[in-house]
Amino acid sequence: MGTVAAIQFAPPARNANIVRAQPMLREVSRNGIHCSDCKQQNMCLWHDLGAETMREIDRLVTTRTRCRKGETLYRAGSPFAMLYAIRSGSCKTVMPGEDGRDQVAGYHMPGEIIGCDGIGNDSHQCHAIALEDSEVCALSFDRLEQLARHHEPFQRNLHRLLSREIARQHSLLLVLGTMRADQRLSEFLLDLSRRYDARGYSPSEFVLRMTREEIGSYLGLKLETVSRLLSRFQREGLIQVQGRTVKLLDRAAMRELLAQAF
Amino acid sequence: MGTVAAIQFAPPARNANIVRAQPMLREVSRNGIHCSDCKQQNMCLWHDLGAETMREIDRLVTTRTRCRKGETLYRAGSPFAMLYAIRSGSCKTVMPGEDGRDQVAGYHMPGEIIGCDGIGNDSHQCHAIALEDSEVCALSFDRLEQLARHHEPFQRNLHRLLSREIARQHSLLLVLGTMRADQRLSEFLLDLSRRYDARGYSPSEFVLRMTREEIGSYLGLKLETVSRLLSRFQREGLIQVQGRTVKLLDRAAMRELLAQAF
DNA sequence: CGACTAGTTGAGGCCAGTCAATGTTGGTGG
DNA sequence: CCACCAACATTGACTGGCCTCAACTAGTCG
Repeated sequence: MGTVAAIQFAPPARNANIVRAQPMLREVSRNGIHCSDCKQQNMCLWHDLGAETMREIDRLVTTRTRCRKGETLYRAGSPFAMLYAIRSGSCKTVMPGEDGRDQVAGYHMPGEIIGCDGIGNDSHQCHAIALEDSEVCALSFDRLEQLARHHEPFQRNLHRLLSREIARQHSLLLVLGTMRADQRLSEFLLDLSRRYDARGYSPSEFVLRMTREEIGSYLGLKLETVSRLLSRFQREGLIQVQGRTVKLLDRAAMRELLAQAF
Repeated sequence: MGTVAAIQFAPPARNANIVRAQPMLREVSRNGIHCSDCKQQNMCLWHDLGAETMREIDRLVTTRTRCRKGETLYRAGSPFAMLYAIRSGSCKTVMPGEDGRDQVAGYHMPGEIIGCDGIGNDSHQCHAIALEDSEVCALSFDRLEQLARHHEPFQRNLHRLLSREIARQHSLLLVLGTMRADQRLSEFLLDLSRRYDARGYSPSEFVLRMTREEIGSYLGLKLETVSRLLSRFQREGLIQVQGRTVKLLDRAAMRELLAQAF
């Protein structure tokens, strides 16, 4: 991760989520997310680039906007021109279906880059909506392409970004296509845990930024089912829930749950 | 679509599927798939490129292989180096889950390009397996990237290809996350219909290249459910099934089915 | 012809959805 | 500060769609 201010992701805000107990171990993450942590994620667009390139990237960031909870970053159907890097906060992407059959397609955290689905038809396919007050950097895709033509490692990073989005969705398809409700929810919580962990937050205790209904939409379940399962997980000692605060008490058992046959 | 032999896709084989009744109308498609037909598809990697570029692309196609039904094109975990353009035949991609929880992630027809999920981690995430005897062109991804650096329109096409794969999966997620079994199957058949249509085959009568179990895997259903629904659709006059041959008798009604609330 | 795979159909069970009542939380204004 | 409201969440009773298990049929290939 470079040192150019525009690209650094905001350090975890004190109140934004539950910060890991031992801050010493994670001090490096405070200045910007450690790229070595995020092999599975999309944040490595700037991975392994020289300082000169980073300066060029700096110029790419045309606008850095704040957006309030509930605000729309972009809408399905709106013309595509930018990718958006989340600097702080979080957002959801929502795939609109006919007659209100909408579905949450993803939850996105600082360091992740969204909007890739719009390249194909020059218009966005999803809505992107902030789940909390957030900061977002808009990156001109034309200029990203221009940079990619001149800078081979960056080109590779850009392709990785797109490819990992494909891979992420493959995994999600597997979840929706083959797992029971409890397995889906367990997978979801473990996924959040990993991603918070990679950002220097506690992997075992965090605040859900979305409603039960939104979780359900993402997992192909109804909100009542999500609620019931959270209660059941608590009864079984797997987690502890208090509103949107979740503590994962037995991640090993949660992982075991996933291994069960259908 | 250019005229370079290596890139031309094979004309519909007489016995491969049911050819449209009026061949005259579709004669253009015989020499290579018409790019204007395939806005929704991934086959436009060569769209709108000059003859010179096409010659360069010709050199990219390092191997053109035949592969027999059931043969593996690439395996999950195997090192990534190539994208594969299907020239004739068809194949499935299979996402392997823990303990045999595999799922079909996609069915792929002539003109489509697969393997994009491997870029992100330099290793394939899925298996690709031929559903029938097929011809496949392997494209060195390094050289595609090289070409993309020198040729802006091609770069854009490459990015579109990747983005459309993301968009395709978004749609599939919507299907798996929000639709009933009958709606999923109807959507599946209509999707095949559209894609056969774009290739100059009949949109209303075609041969399924996959088993009921594979259809079920793709749609998150069990093979018995698929079988029962095909029977029901036939009873209701929506389709006519005979083994793997399907006739869509009332596509309007099938589309209406999708509009129903959950 | 037998072995095997693919497909169909039926009976019954269970998981998750539906409907409905109630509880909790957080923001707003008096 | 509290009352109020709306949005969010929990829980229960019931329903139904899809899965499971199982028997049987139809092709296919050696």
